[in-house]
Amino acid sequence: MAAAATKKGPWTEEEDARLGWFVGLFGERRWDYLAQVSGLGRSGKSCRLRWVNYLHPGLKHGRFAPEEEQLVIQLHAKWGNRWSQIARSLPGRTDNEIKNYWRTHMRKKAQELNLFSSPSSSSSSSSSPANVPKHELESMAEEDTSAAAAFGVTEGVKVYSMDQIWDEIAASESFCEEEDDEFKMNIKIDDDNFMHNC
DNA sequence: AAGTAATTCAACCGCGAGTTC
DNA sequence: TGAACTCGCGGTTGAATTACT
Repeated sequence: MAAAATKKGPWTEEEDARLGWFVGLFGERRWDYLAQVSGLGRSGKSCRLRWVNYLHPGLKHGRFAPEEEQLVIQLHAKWGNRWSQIARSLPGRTDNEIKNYWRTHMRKKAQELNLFSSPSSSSSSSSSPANVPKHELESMAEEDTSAAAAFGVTEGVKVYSMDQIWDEIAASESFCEEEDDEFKMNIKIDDDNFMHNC
């Protein structure tokens, strides 16, 4: 029994608009149901991801500010790859974004550190950085939580007021809080109306 | 200006935890 | 209480973009 194939790949503007519209109606839950009734042809998972990582109001896009970078370093040193947990401390940033950021920027920095640091000072016995394969360096970079210390960051350093952070989180979470389930179950959506309202 | 390599980032996948019935 | 369903997380991939030769 083949279910209708779910669409994959990049989202179009129309899909984004439609998703936003339906999330406004149903709230951020029941993604499978939302995916079905929206007629997007996407999986609920895909819809959720698109919303959370790209369409959610209040998301920041673009380069990380120095404060954000420092906070990521601090929190990664503290929590490791708990990206969602780290993301909660960075209003407007998603776990996916932070994860990507870490993999690119921090890996690069870690590589630089490995290259600049004296091989003899390393406790790893078998390889100097110059001889380490790229994938090895990457994993080293990923796991090297002590990199934070190398960047001159210590856990005690306060870069971003936590009050500020939580205030912003609270503000963004007040979005879309109230909705009427009965209404939602009975509502009949028609595409013309949707397009009109967009 | 063209070709190639490196980088970035959106999106997918698999799995485990939590929730509902 | 247990099965089914849903959600969220972390890891990974691949297309698009940018930088370099």
